[in-house]
Amino acid sequence: MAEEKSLNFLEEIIENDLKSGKHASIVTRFPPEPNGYLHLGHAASIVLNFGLSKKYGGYTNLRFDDTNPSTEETEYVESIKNDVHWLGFEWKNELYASDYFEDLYLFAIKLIRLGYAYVDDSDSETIAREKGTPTMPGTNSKFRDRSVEENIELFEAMKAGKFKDGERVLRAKIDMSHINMLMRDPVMYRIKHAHHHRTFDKWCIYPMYDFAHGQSDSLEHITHSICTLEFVPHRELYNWFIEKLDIYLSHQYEFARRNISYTVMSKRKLLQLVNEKYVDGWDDPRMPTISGLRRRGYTPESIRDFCDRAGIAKRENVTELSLLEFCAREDLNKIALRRMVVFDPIKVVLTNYSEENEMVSVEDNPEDVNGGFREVPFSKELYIEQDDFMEVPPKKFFRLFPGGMVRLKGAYIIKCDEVVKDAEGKIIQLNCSFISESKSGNDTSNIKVKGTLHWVSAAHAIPVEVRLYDRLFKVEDPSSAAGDFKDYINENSLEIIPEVYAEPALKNAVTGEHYQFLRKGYFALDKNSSKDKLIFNRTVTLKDTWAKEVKKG
RNA sequence: UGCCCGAUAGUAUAAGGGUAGUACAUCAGAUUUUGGUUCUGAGUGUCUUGGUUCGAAUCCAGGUCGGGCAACCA
Repeated sequence: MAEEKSLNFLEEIIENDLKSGKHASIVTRFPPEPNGYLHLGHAASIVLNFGLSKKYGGYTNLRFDDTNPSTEETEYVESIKNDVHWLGFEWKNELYASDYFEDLYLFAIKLIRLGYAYVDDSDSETIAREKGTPTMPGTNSKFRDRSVEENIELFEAMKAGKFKDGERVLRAKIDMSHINMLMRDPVMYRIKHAHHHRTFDKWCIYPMYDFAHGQSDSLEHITHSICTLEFVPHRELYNWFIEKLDIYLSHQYEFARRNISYTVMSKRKLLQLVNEKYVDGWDDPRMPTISGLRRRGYTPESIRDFCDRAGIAKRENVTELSLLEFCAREDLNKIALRRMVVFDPIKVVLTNYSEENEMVSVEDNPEDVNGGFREVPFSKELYIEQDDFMEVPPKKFFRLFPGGMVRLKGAYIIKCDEVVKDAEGKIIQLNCSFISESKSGNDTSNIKVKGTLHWVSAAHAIPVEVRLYDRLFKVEDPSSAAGDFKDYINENSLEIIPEVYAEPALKNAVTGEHYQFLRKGYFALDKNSSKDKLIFNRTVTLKDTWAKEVKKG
C-alpha cells in the first residue's frame, strides 16, 4: 500500500482536474529566459514541473522565453539545456517563444481586427504617465481610437521596419482605469532593431512577455502553467488574451520562489557578482547556480532531494542553507570514496617501527557493504593533523597528547612518548611507539582507545591543492538587509590551501567521483585540476560535534 | 491612501470542523577503528480580536504584520 503522502497545493489542483475529467493527462513547461545561468530557484521550478508531469502521466516542454533579443544569448541556452539534463530531466520538446513569432503576429492582427489592439505613437514617458498610479486611474492615449484599417497599416509598417526603436508600440485596448495596472492597455509589441539569437534579423518587432507567454502556453496546450508569485497580477491579462483570441485555455498557477539563507537568488544580482568579479564566474563553486553547485561537488540527487524536502507553497520563505548541506551529506555519505588527507601536518616518528614500510588495507566506504578496499602505505614517518595533538589536552579531548594513545585509521594504535621542539619552543615532531599487535583487523592488544586519526606516510604522500568554501554572504538575507547586498559579502568565503598531503590513491582521482577526506569533509576534483596539480573543492564539511564543543568552551 | 497575495516551532512544510504532525536545525544519551554514519529521546508553534459551532489552524468579520502592483524586462 502506498504510504499516505500529503499533497502540495498544485498536486491537489491536478488531482482534482484529473478526477473531474477536466484533463486526461497534464502538460507543463519549464520556461527559462536565456539571459543567465540556472540557479537553485530554477531547480525548484524544474523539479516541480518535470516532477508533476512525471507523477501524473504527461510531459514537460523546455521552452526558452526569448522575446527580448537584447539580453539573450546562445551561450545561456546551451548551459540551461546542460543543467536540466544534469539534474536528471528529459523534456518532450525543445521550444522557443521565437518559434511562435509568426503565430503571435497573426494573433496581434486578429486582436486589431476585433478592435482589441491599437498602435500608439506615444513615447515611453508619455505612456508611463498616462498609465496613472495604483491609486489613480490612467488616461486614454490620443491614439487609442484609430480605425482598424489604420492600425493594421501601422502595425505592418512597424513589422516592415518603417520606424525606429521606440517610435511605435502595439497596445491592447482594455481599460485605462482598470484597478489592475497591468490591464491599463499593456504594450504587446515593441520595436527593436536587434539581432535575435535564433530569428536573426527577420523581425524588428518583438512581443512582450505578457503577449508571448500565455499564447505560447496555449499553442502547446499546456494544462498547468506554473510560475512564481510576482506573476499573480498578470494572470488576469493572461486570461484576457486567451479569451479574446478564443484559443486553448491554459491556466496559470503561482507558487513562492525558493530563497536560501546566506546567498542571493536573482539573476540580476548573480550577474553583478560575476561582472564585478566578486566570484570566478557563473560556475564559481560559491554560487547558488546549478553549474556552481556541480563544480563544487553537489550531486543532482542531493539537489532534487533538497527541492522535495523544502516543498512548495505560496508564502515567502527563506530556507536554511543547512537543509541543502544535509541533503548533500546524506547522498555523499553513501557514495563517497574515503581517502586520507592531512591539511596541516605534524610529523610523527614511530621509534620502534622498522625502516621498511608496509601496506595496510583500508575500506573505500564503510557504508557500502560491497565496497572495496585500497592499499595505503604505512611507514616509520607519518603526518597527522596538528589539531589532533595537544600538549595540554582539555577534558573530553580524545586525540593524541603526551602519554596518550590513539589508533591510526586502518593501521596501529600508537602512543605519544616524546614531544620534540625547536629552539623557539615550537613543536616540530612527535616521537611515538606503535603497538605491533594492534593492527587493524588483527588486533590482539586488547587496548581500547577513544580516538582514531587519519594520517599519511610522509614519504608517500602526494601534494594536492584544496579549496575550502564558506557561505558567500555574512547575513542570512542579504537581499533584504539595509543598503547594498554586496556590502554583506563574506570576504573569507574562499580559502585556498595550495599544498596538503594526500594518500597516493588520490592520484587516480577523476571528475564526477566524490571523495570523503576522512574527518575533513566531502571533496570533488575541480575543473581546473590537472595531472600535475590536483585541485579539490570542498563540497561540504562533515558534521563536527567536537568543533561545536570547543566553540562552547 | 487603492487593488492583489500571504501569515502554523529557529527554518521549511502537513493537518481541509474532531489528538497540531514531519523534516532540517538545536539539546541530551547510546553505538562507532571517521568527534562521521546509525539509533533513542527532549524542548519549542497555529499573527490578533470578535463571531458561528458541542468542537476552529481550518468557516465568517474586523484589525495587525510581511510581500507584490505605476519596465517598450521576464
